[in-house]
Parts: sequence; C-alpha cells; structure tokens
Amino acid sequence: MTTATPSISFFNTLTRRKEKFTPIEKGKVQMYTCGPTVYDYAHIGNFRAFLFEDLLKRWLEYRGYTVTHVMNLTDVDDKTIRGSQKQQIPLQQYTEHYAKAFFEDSKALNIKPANHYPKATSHIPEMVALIKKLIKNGYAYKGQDGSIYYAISKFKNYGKLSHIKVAELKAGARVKTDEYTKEEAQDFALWKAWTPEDGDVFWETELGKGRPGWHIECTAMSMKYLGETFDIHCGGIDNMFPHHENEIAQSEAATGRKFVNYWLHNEHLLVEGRKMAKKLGNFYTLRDLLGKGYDPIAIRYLLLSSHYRAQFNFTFEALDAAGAAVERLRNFVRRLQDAPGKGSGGKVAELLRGVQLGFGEAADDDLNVSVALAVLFDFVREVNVLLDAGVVSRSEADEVGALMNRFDGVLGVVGKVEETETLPKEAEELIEKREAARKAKDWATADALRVRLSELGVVVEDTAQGVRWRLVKQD
RNA sequence: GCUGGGGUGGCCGAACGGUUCAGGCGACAGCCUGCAGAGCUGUUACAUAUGGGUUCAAUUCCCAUCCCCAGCUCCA
Repeated sequence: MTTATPSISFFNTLTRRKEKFTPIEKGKVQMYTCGPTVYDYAHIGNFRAFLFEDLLKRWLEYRGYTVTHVMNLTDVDDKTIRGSQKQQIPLQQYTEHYAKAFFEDSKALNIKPANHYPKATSHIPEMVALIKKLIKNGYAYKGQDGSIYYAISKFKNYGKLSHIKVAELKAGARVKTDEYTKEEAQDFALWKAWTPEDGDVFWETELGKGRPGWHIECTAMSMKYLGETFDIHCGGIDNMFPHHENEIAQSEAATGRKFVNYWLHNEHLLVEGRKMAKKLGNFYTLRDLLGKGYDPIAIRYLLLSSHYRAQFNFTFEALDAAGAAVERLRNFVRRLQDAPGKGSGGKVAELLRGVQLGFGEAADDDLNVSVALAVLFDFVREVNVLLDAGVVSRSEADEVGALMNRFDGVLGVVGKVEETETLPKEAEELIEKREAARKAKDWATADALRVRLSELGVVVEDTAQGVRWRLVKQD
C-alpha cells in the first residue's frame, strides 16, 4: 500500500508546465483526441499520436478513472473530396474505405477503441447551430465569397494556447488567396461556400450551400459528447496551431466558458534521423511495415517506449530491438507458470511492492514510460534470479503474473501467453518421440526432431520442469 | 526571417547541479544445458555535438558555433 495518494501530473500546453491532474468530476475523465482524416492509410507518425493517447487512457484507467474517450473522424475536407473525385466514387464510399482501414490498423496495434467516433458529415446540424451562435455573439461574419469566417480579432485570448501573437504571424500564401474575402488574413473559415471544385459535396443549410470548415467539427462534436468544458484534449504538436487555437476561440466565444482544462500534445516522429517524407523514401504506413513482416505489437512497443513529448527517431534496428524486448517480457510471464513452489521468504512480496511504486510514480509523472519500463525490467531480472534459484512459490508466481497482467493492461504488449493455442497433432507426436529419444540419450535423433518441429513453427525448450513448447509466427 | 524543441555508448532511449550517466537491444565471454533456447553474471577500455563560461561540483545553468526537427501554409 502506498502511503500517499498517487497523483498524476501532465504537462499542460496551455501553461507550459506540469500540473497535477484534477478531473472536473471525481473519478471520471472526459477526453477528446483529434482523429484521422480518412483520405489515405494512416502512417506510423499518425499512430504515434494514437498510441500515446491509448497509453494515456490506459494509465488513467489503471489509476481507477472511468474514461470517456471521443475521437473524431474527419470525412469531409479538401483531401477527401479531391481523393474521391480522382477515384470517381462518392465521398462516403471513399472515406468509409479508409475509416475501415483505420479501425483495422488500430486493432492490430491493440489500441483500445474510443467510446465514440463521431464523423463530421453526421454532425452538420450541430455545426450549423454553433456557427449561428457565433454569428449572433458577434464573432463571425459572412465574407464576400459567401463563406462564414471567424473574426479572431474579436477573441481577446486568441493565441493563449500556442503563444502566437497574431500581429507577428508571417504573411504567407494564404493572405494572397483570401485577402479579398476575409476581413483579416488570419480569420479562418467556419463554413465554406460551395464552389464548382466541390462537385456534389455540399449541404444546403441556413448558412447557405456549402460545407463545414475543419476546426468547427471538433468543437461541435466534443461539446456534443463531452459537454462545454471537459478535461483533456490531445493531438499532435502540429495541431496546436492553428487547429486547437481555433477550437478554443470557437468554443469559448460560443459558450463563454473554458473549453478544455488540460491540453496534451505529442511530438513528431523522425525516421532514420530525418522527418518522414515520401520524397526521402522514409515514409511508412502501418501497412507498409506489416507487409515487410514486422509484428504490430513490436511497433506498438517501440512507439510507446519513449516519452511522448520528445521527438522519437524510428529506425528498423530499434524496431527489431523492440520485438526482442517484448519477447523478453513474454518469456518471463511464460516462465512464471513453471514456478516450482517453495517460497522466497517475502522477497517476491518486496519486489512486488517496489515495482508497483516505481512504475506508478514514473507513469504518474507525465507518463514517463521510459523510467516505468526500466523499473519493470529491473523487476523482471530480479524475479528471474529468484526463479533460477527455484525459490518462487506457486502463489508468489501467481501474484507476479497478476501484476504483469495489470501492467499489460497499460502497455498492451504481452497479451495472453497461456497456451490457448493448440498444438498440431503432428507436432505433439514429434515432441513425444523426441522425449523418448532424449531419454535414450539419442541426441542426434532428438536434435533432428527439434529441427523438424521448428519447421512446423513449434519451438521446444527443455527446462528443469520438463519440455515446454511455444508457437512462433511463420513468415 | 521570426518563434520553439532537440543533439547522450554499436542502435533506441532515461536522468530534482552532486555517490560509478537508468533500461532495452546488439556483440563478446562465463555459468547453466547432452546441445540449443530461456535465464543469470561480467565485458563492450575516456557515450553527454563543438568551444568557452558560472559553480566546490554541469548531461543538467549561461554564451557562441555546427547539425536535426517543428510552428508561422486546414501534415499526428
């Protein structure tokens, strides 16, 4: 038992400081995470964000919170419209394909599903209502092109999240294209008036014929599912400005209340030391890696094992290492099943206390997963020493196993290692034959059988408790 | 150009200014094993980009230089 109540702290982008986390409602957490734009297969950088959010949610749950998680799917924007036109299929058919792929990929990475996955196209009325409110409150105006824009000059706290001063924004290409329709260059579209390029993608609403802007969707949908003020909002660092800044402006102008208490942003991924870019040849979707034969759980472990606020350098060498690290954890859990059972005289109990404390303190500290894993691996080694000495009892091993299971509820990499897998009949017979050969000290036959088994994908290991087998993935 | 985040061993990555700079992976050696696997132990001789400075003490603070990345362009 811990003496002090554990308290989680997060680095809040809003204040640029680590803050103790206190939810609005005791024991409950409302979180919103910016989901994918379903115009293509998601790449590993996208998944770093989604895995960070998954870890965050799982840690909150480990600490006893009930988490309500909402992740949006952006299914109408320039890219999706262009993509569907290129393939000459309806927008919905186009986006559904990639939405389905996204869910498949998420499942492969063992990402826990969110409670809601609202789609932008299913929430047009909510967005229209919100925009009307913003017009009424004096924060929005109709431009000469018929689009509705948000007047950022009216929102005095604009820039509080990104710490960007509007006056210092560099005049970019955007100014040129829009200077005759917006009152100010940085004003952003809430509602985009239909243009011929949009084809058959439009909604006839009180705001006119058109489609919603990007930022308004997150505001409308987060409010619908989580309320006007909620606890946590996450996303990649690139979303901090302008997307999240604009969300704040929209929400707080509409409700007069604080939108989000804790903003958490994850840093980007580098690949082989460079930013991931198609032209550099280092751009990978999850599917690319799975196609190369990599284990999605190794990818999960790798992307999870470093701190979310630091840029992470993805390399294939590190991916192999991640696979080996996961295997080490699995072997450990497997070993526990064979604990012979004499009792360690309290040593295991002491290790259990220590690892829970150490792991918890690290994860509580802004999800310092690297330190948490270091604590865990120290624990694994020390218990392995006791297992080698044959002093771990059955019940002690069970306690260790239960804890590993709890930790894996957070990490999601070990999975079930009980032999629910079935051994092919053929392999079963080979193992029996090999045991007979070993008894007879006919090593040549035993070794030949071991080779044949491995060809069947069955690894046999001789331990003090007898022969053990496990299935390995066949390439 | 402006603003911000970084550069730690063969690789990936931790580290309230202070005992020998975590942990994982890899390599090598030893123990164990019939052999292997798993596991354990040890090693991987000066790993903190470079040059200064502050300090009794710097990976940590300050300055300069080089390099990488990001935001200012609806890309996690």
